[in-house]
Amino acid sequence: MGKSENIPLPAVRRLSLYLRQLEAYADENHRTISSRQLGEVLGLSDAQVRKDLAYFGQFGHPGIGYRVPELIQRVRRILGTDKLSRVLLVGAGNLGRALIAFRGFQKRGFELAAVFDKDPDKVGQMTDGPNRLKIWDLSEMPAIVRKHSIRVGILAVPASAAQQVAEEMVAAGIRGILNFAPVPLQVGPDVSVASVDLAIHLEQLSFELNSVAP
Amino acid sequence: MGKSENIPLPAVRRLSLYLRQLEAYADENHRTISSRQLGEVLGLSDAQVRKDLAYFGQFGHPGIGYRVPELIQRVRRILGTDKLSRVLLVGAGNLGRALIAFRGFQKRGFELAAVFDKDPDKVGQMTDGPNRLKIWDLSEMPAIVRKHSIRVGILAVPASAAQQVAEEMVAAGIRGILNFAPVPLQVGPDVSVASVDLAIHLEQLSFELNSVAP
DNA sequence: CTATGTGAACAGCTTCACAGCG
DNA sequence: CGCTGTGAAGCTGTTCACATAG
Repeated sequence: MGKSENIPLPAVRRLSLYLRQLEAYADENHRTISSRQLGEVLGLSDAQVRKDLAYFGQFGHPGIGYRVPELIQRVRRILGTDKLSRVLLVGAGNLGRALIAFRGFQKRGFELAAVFDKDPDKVGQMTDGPNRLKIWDLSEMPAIVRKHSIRVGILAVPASAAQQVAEEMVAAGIRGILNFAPVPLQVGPDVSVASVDLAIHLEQLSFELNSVAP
Repeated sequence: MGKSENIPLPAVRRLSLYLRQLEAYADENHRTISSRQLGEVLGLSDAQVRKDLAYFGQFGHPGIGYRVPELIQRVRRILGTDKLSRVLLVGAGNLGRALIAFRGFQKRGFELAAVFDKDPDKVGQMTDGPNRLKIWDLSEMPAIVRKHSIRVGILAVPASAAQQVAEEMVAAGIRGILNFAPVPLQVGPDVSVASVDLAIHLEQLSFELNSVAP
């Protein structure tokens, strides 16, 4: 593929929201859904929903709406999550261990396949919880990435180590990084980065509250 | 305050990034920084940085750039994080406990002041780690919110409970919710919600990788 | 009659380019 | 000179409104 020019980035982000909501409707055995219904629960206009979906193809049925299972399949295909993909995690600290225990990844097409840490005390240990995994040393990363064809990695190390670890991930063959460290990663143009900074979201809430009623 | 009309939302989001970066520069004892330097490390144009900051006031010094400590003060003021503000957490599961242990909040002006859970086995326990807090029953929330003047809460409960707990938070007086549950919260117009869905960020990376090289 | 898909109009955001200040 | 602040231009994304299909 490679025709993703022209598609607004916000539309791609909303696509994930649509999928999540569609899966919720599927769990409740809804057969079809209209752009209006889907938009309403997500706080979007019906036109927005239709336009977004139309960027990716003609999925709807005039007079009917969108068939839920069909649209789920199509959207998963577009996002590349129609087949389970393996992901690695670097950093077995508090956040890392919470991520290992998080069952939401599996449900959405991602399998945590390997965990790495720098700390020699942690290396060789098994993680606890239901999803038990051995913690590997960073030096093992290139071999494991190749062996399991892993393309995406989650970075959950302290800010001070993040840039260096990110470089090691890229060198090991990782092409997409989900970054939880509160620093901007400098990577080449062939690597994608998505960053989550927990404090920043609180700041945004703080700003919104201050803008309305001090 | 209330003049935040006219300011693009993306500019507000970047303001947090600027602050984070400015604090990093302050730690390295930089006195001043230009819009070009700041933009470069964040992957933005110099014009973007200047325009964004100018939405909020005239902070720069022509020929010099921005004085780092001064700009930090001003931006904190704008975001409402110049004074420590108390935040509560609902949900002492894996993610919740990782958030309690996370030291990044304090550094950025937020103090985790109270933890709540529904599970009677957890209620009354102390959380472990350095930041020990008692876990309260949800029924205590209104009193504690009032006592500590808490306005923002972090929601880290399972998806199935999220909407109901959110309503209890709002009823208790919470005006801003940082939502980690993968469901869209339906709240009144006087409540702000920021959502973080870990799986969605992985999906976006998956899409980007599939769009460039299958 | 219901609901999609879509060009056209509109709104919002970003970039440009330069006047003006230290 | 170097660098900010800012109108104006340019571009991207959203909403409107309607032709079209079931």
